[in-house]
Amino acid sequence: MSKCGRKKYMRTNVRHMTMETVESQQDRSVTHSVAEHSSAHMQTGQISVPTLAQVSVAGSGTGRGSPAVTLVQLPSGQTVQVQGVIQTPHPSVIQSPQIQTVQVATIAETDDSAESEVIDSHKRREILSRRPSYRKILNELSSDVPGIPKIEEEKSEEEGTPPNIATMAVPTSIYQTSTGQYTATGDMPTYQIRAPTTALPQGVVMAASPGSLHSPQQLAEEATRKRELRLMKNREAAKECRRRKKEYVKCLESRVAVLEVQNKKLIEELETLKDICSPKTD
DNA sequence: GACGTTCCTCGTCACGGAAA
DNA sequence: TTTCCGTGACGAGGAACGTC
Repeated sequence: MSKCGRKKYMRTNVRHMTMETVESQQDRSVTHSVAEHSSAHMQTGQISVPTLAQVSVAGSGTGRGSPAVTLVQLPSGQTVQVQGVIQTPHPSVIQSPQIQTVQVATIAETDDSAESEVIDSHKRREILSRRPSYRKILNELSSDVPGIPKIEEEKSEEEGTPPNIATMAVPTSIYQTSTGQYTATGDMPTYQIRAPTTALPQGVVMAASPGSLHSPQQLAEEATRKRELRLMKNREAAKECRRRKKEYVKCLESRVAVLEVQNKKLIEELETLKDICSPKTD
């Protein structure tokens, strides 16, 4: 059944280190790639801007749903209000909650080295643990931006496996949950999962209540059964989590694409304004 | 074909937060 | 307080690829 039926050693000792290093590295890499992606274009814009005109975005126009108003300062000192091409600016990817978390973590890391060594690991874990789930992040984004689909509670049909039915061996005993049917069939007991375990309500009713168990053997069986159930649920949860993560990454990538288009349009708009405002040489 | 490397997927564990 | 859920981390296995 499991190809990883091993015990994890020294996990707790290593964890504090890996939590803050690997995770922040991962997050940084995401941030980095996204930021890099758009900053490349931003820089091309910034290079051309200072020589000719100062561009600033008016504070009143940056709110969601209201058109962005760009103040372009002309060489003559004259300021022109320009309504941007992008009517409803999308919230930046960099503003998403998990990025803020990374920023905090980064600050903590780049602080005074001696001080950072004595930073309480609990506090750092706290900082990192504030990272919301992918579902929350994406749903927040989707509430801001209509184009972004929400992550469904139920597993989507994209996986092609019609009803989510899995069959696998499980310790002997018959029990049934609200979403999964378990059947014991002698040597090869199987169960069927008809819905993702995320849909399982908390406190799933077990067939044999602990109070009815007396002998150590029964207790051991119950413990084994609970463990198998937990493993099965966690397995499904991990799958679901990975699916959401993929969806989240896809969402970020699509937003990068959108922002790149926006950036390109803004650069073109700026070029047009430059052409309009630049003094004729002939 | 053998091998090494890289990348991806999966199951499991550990942990924190939310819910009961 | 206990239980459950969501997710990062870890290691194993396998596929894909390049090199010899």
